[in-house]
Amino acid sequence: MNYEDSIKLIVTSFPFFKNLSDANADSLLTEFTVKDFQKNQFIFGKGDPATYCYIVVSGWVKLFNVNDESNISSIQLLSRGDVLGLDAIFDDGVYLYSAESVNDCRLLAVPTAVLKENIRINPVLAANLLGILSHRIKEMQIASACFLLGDASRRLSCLLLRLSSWMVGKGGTFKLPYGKAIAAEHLGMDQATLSRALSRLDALGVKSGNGEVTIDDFAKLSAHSCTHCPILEGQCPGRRMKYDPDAQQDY
Amino acid sequence: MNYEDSIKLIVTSFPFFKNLSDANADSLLTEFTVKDFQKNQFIFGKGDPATYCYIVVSGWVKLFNVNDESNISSIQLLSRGDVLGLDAIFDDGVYLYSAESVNDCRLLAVPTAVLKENIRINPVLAANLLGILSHRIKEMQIASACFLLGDASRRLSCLLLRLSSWMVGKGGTFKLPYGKAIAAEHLGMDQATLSRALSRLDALGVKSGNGEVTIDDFAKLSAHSCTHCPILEGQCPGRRMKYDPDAQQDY
DNA sequence: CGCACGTTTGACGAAAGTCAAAACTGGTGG
DNA sequence: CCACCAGTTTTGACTTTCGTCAAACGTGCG
Repeated sequence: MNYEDSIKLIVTSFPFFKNLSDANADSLLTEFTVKDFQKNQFIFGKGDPATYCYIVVSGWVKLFNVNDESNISSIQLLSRGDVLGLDAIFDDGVYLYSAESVNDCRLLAVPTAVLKENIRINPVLAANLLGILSHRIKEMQIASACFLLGDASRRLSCLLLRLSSWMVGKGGTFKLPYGKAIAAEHLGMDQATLSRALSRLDALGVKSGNGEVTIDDFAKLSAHSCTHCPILEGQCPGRRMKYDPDAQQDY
Repeated sequence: MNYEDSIKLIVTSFPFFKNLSDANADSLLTEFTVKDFQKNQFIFGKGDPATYCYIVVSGWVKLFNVNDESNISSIQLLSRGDVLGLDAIFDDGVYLYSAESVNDCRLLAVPTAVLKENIRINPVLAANLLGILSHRIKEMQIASACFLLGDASRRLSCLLLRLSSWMVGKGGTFKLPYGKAIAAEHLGMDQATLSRALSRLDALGVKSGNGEVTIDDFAKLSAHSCTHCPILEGQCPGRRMKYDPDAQQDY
């Protein structure tokens, strides 16, 4: 299998290509190009003309904004399958935020002109993009709910649960995909505050070290934060509360 | 002019109907129904099946979420031309938040089944919905930037500037479209905190009373909050800073 | 007049930001 | 193998802000 085919195999499983015919996917892919970035590399800047949007194939990308005092506010952290710059293609056609690689990562560059043209003639693609934007809105609602969770340890707990949402079983250890400084920035809190919050979570069975985090009991941690979260059950991947009202609750 | 025509005249200027042919708009409108709500009336609840989405014709609607401890977190306050429940029509088809009227208001109920069918066959409508969702994402980015503005007086200042974005001239007086309790909820702060923040803004030429707010100098207030905001210039309607670098800055 | 509602004020404590120093990490080269 | 370095993380002392509770104030209305 050649390089192009292996890329195709990966990306066609993304929401972007959902329900597209093979011929459609192929003809789109000929217009897209693969771009590799190293750690902490500039991808695009706020205000630049949005000639491309990107689909993350691997690695992590940070979307952020900078104000007059060069304070950074994090918009989103993206990984495999996520799309960046899609919202910029409407109206003005400039990026509303800056993007930078967090790790070494690989992106698929999609020319916005091609995209705009294809929306017109391909209702399946248009439906996919609607789905992607609506999913993005849900994520933002989750993020803003996380912001309002009260104290820092709850916000951190919420992030850890979402980062480990792919894990099965009672508990486990996983690697933080980015440094604590970026995590703190993403949670809108000081790095020192995050550090203190993390040590407070020790009492709830959360240990950390070496860029890894161990959670003894997802459900227990979930009870700490998700109880205070207003997001509808089943809508947040991080939530790990027991649903069964007859079940024994040990805590 | 009859009742239906007057409704049509209003709503066809909304983004939802942008670029639609007259015939298209007419055929859609026959499927939509006008619903009137009184103050503080229930519109739909989180988790309900999303059979309709709504377009606000007049008045204000509050989208919100409630957690286990019945704390309310505000998602959005909508007015004329805004669409609610649109993001619910993808995936599961349940509302992800609850909706309630803030004032007496009039909504246009759009059956989601009709909408889904028309997206398929009408690329102009699909493009309009993409634009609406992308606009919603921008608003959420502004809202979250507002949250991170530091202290409460800046957050309040940001809200006041956005509420008065339609006003021209150096300053002016406008009516708050909702009570201060709802404004505080929307800003994610305590009502008492809002009250104190408002009195601190007195020093910047902001007076309030009788549900009205007077801002002496939009640019001065803007300098207080927007300087710390990372949103791209021209993307936030509330921002009223002077752009001209040669201009005299009095403050 | 008194009642309900929305708003303001005061006193207090808890939480988080700030600044700065100390501790830890991994990688490099002697 | 160890010393050194830069980058990251933790800790400590201090200040500010905000939430909380509760009481007082004001306004409109029956």
